[in-house]
Amino acid sequence: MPELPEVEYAATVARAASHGRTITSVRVLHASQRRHLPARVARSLIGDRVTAVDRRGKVQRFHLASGRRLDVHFRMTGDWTVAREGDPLPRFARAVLTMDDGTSLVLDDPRALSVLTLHATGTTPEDRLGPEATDRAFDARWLRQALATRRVSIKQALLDQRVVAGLGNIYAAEALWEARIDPRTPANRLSPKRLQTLVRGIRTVIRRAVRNASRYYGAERESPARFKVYDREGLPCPRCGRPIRRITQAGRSTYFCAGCQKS
DNA sequence: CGTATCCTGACC
DNA sequence: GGTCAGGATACG
Repeated sequence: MPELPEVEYAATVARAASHGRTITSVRVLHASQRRHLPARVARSLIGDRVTAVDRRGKVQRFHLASGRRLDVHFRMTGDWTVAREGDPLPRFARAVLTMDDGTSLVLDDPRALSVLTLHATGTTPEDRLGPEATDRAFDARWLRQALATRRVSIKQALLDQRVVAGLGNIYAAEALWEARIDPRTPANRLSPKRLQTLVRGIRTVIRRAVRNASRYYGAERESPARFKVYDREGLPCPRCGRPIRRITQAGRSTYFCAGCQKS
């Protein structure tokens, strides 16, 4: 599920389960996660206390009393399950962080592509991330300079986390639809005015999705809102009625309306 | 720049 | 049995 809105909500789940608590056990169940967080490193988390949990882009960050930081990136299919003592683990449990009150934060990830990394005190690497989509620093002026030298399509550029942090395949497509911009447009060929529209489009879809995520996350039913273009190939554009098209850009699906999204 | 790669499941 | 999947990086 994870793009910025889903990760934002996941971070609140993680915070509720771990903030102020001391870690009493860490289990890394899948070799894929063990590569990034070897058993001996995982063990070193025991006895450390979680002082804060926040999010930057799609990364959830557990700040620890020791000064270290545990970063969790869900990639494609990661999610948290909160388990009480004695609860059975979910089918795709990949890692388990147990707190001193007996509650466990379980990384539930069918594809096992999630990445856990522990950064030692003082060695936390610079985030190679652009501004948050909801940050004031993310504006048309920033976009203009960030895209000035990029000849890739605007859709591809928006997936680059250095341009804007947290935007993924779904909301990049949705934002371009909001802004009426053809996803194939070269990134450096958008006028300042259209960049301004794009900034607004990104903020709109992210805000809407954050609200949606907190309301429906974990519910059995899918959000009723759904998407305007994503995963709607052949269905009518909600704005102009022309059928939504699907193309491939940089190996990933892009959905858009050729009727009302212009280059 | 495109493509492969990490994994596993769902779906045709 | 092949294709695709909401991410990111490494490689040619």
